[in-house]
Amino acid sequence: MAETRWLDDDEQATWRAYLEGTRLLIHALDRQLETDSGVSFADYELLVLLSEAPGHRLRMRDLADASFTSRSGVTRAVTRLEDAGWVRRVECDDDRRGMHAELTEAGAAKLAAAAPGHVGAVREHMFDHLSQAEQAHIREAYTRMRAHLRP
Amino acid sequence: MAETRWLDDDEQATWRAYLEGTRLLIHALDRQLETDSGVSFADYELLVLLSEAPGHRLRMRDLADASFTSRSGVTRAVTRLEDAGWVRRVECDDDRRGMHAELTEAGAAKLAAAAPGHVGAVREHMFDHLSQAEQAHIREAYTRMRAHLRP
DNA sequence: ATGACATTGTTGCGCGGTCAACTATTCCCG
DNA sequence: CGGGAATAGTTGACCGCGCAACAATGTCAT
Repeated sequence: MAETRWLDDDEQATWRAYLEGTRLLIHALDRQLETDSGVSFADYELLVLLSEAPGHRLRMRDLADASFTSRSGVTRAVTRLEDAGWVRRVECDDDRRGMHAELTEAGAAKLAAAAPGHVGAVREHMFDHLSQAEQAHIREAYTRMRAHLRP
Repeated sequence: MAETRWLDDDEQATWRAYLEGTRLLIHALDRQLETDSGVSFADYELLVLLSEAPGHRLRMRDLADASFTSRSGVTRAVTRLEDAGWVRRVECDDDRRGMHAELTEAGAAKLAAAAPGHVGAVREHMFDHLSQAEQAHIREAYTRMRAHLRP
């Protein structure tokens, strides 16, 4: 068993700042969306994914993959969004097992109403604190990490 | 109402890479700890906080603040860790409302056993993909973000 | 064509988390 | 001092999520 290479002070500081900053950031974004628009961050992201998909619809499995959550999670989330009137289920005609989640007009309107506040919060809490160089480094580093973790 | 400044392409890419990379990273760390040591990432972090505290003990509220979770969450987590034998509750002598959570010897041993694998995973999934410059930029940026979000 | 195997979406179950309410205690100011 | 306000920790109700099991459907080699 190889000797453990512990984190040095700089690495420790990086790790803590990143973890804690991220936790605070996500929490702040969640609260902003919840109080200003009555949507959770998770649900908001599902609406975004649907809005970007061709035909404003996505297979359940694709929605699960794209949102980095489990299929059961998507099933329940879509049920929730369906009850809210923002999404409807549409049967898949080329695969009788399949289901599409499709953004409704109300869902699109909800998203349009919520987006400015959300983007404002993302700027206020993140991008306003990043120099161009920092942003570029973060983009490149996390793109690499993401590729490593999901090849 | 001011015009919304939407994210440009680079900002979009940064935001997505960061969010998705972070999700994958946390998930990977959680799985590593769970399968190799039978501890969740959240519980592991509580043990770390206690191990770093003077006397290996912390007031419940301080533990809640330091772990960025709610007090009820800490109450339940400590109960869980207590049942596992890794933590014990100790009454506070200068504040009869107060409670300390204190790391037991078994808890310290558990932590010592789990730490190398965890640090290895943090290196493998994060620091191994970061240049010195990137690490420094991330440290500075997130330190600033954290300070802004929790003054 | 057919039978083994894979995939899709849903569900029951349990876990872990927050919020609000509660009790006990401490703080603070008149 | 005394009494209202703040604080500490716990608990109950509830919610969202993942895992494993499931039925339904699709895929593919033979």
